Amino acid sequence: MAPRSGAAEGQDRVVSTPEIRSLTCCDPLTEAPLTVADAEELAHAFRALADPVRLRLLSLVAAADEVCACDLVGPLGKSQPTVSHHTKALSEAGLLHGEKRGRWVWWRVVPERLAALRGALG
Amino acid sequence: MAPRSGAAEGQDRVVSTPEIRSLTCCDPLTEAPLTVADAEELAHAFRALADPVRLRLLSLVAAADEVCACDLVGPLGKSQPTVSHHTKALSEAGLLHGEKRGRWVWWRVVPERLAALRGALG
DNA sequence: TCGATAGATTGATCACCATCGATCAACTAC
DNA sequence: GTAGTTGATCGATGGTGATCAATCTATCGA
Repeated sequence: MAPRSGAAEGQDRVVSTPEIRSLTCCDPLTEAPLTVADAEELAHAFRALADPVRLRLLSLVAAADEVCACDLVGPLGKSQPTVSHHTKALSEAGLLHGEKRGRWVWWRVVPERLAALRGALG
Repeated sequence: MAPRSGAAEGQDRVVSTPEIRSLTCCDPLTEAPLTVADAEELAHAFRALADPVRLRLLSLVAAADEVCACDLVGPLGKSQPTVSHHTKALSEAGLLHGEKRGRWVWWRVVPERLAALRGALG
């Protein structure tokens, strides 16, 4: 099932959305009232964290540093299309970053994005 | 519109849900894979932050330390039932704490809860 | 007691999203 | 080439939530 990590058979290719939004968004919401634009940007990010399956997916990837997508379906207990749907959501929120190597996609967390959300909480 | 803060005409009464869940939940998701229960608990909290109106409401209260509910309808540009719906959601998530004094309800943020969510993000 | 106000609740509506089966595109191995 | 595998996409479905008008309860002033 799980190929070895780090193997690069083909040319590497980034598959996560480049994300137009800035990685670090918004001053701490405890300091000054958020603008409507900042609130929508932040809400989009937190919506990605508002699902238990996505939170477990994120922690699985974070704990293992790098995880093949093929190794997520089993532990999460969800169908392959559902897992693909969630990786896409986390990637579009800037929280995950995927790289396709040969047949497999490898996922990593984006620690700067997590830090930015921590910062927005105060 | 806005009565003075701190005035205590009647007997104070807590209106926010006592919250059965613990205020501080879950180890950092970057350290070990979340359990299903912890993931659901965390997702519930982040769902409360996944709405731009609630984020602006939260930052309005945080910036002013204490805010009368009657002073939220105007700045948020939403109807009174909608604002009440959002304060209830934030209160049930443990992020806001309300106190009824006479005719008015005064809202405060719960900084420990914000800190707990920061901690869960790493 | 009566009228006015603050805020919660109800009911209805509309939009979004989590989920999965089926399918498609890309890649590997034979 | 063909067959098998990986992962994304499509279409359908069921559930959840954001919103507001109407209503209800509690409180205050006259």
